[in-house]
Amino acid sequence: MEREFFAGFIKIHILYHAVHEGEICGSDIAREIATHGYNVSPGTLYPTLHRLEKMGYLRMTERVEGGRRRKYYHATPAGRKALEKARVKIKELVDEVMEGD
Amino acid sequence: MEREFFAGFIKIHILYHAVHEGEICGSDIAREIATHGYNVSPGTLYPTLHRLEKMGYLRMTERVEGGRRRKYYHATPAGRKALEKARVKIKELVDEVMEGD
DNA sequence: ATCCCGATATCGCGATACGATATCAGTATT
DNA sequence: AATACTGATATCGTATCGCGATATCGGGAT
Repeated sequence: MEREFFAGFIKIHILYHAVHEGEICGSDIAREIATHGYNVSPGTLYPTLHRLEKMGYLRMTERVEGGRRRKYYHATPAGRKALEKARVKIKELVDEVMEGD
Repeated sequence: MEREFFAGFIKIHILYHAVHEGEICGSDIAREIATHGYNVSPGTLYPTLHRLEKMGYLRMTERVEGGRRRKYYHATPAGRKALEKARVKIKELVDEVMEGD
């Protein structure tokens, strides 16, 4: 099975949402990404959240919202810094590859 | 060891160069990418070229240039189409994640 | 208690990244 | 024509990752 060209971009997407929305849970991200025409497998999403947390980029707080147990993630300072760094790098790449758009 | 956030973007980079430069060999790509502050491991580059060829996106022609045996890759129509599709997708993602740049 | 349901977690496996290492083929040197 | 040199390409080993499928978990309703 062939993997999407932009697989792995999900990490940045998640980081972005955690920084931008203040806090966000897995299903929120799944919904958000789905509205953009993608779909993230839970088998990708949740391990990625855990990884980002373990890296020290996200911190988790559990809470019950709308009758559901949810795990909200917010970005740490290290997470914000990592996002900035990633954005710079991506911009460089995009500026080259997207030439003419 | 932690993988780069934008690993896997290399495929698009390679496709882009194959389309844009007409034809390109592995070491050219390595050099090109290096000038942009990245470095691609040959253990990533060559298997990726082979994969793209197997996918039908690149075609290879062997030639001796400057006293060196080189394998030049050029994009097939399918390769061009794949690049376009990838660019659209990436643009969508970037427009969202890069908000405010 | 039991069922329902959405959120989260895990499993299994193929795909991928990538440093390290090897191979391969022209060229120059002898 | 054998050898050494050099840059290009290939492969190996291993950790990481993606992801569909499947399981679990917990709050609320019946």
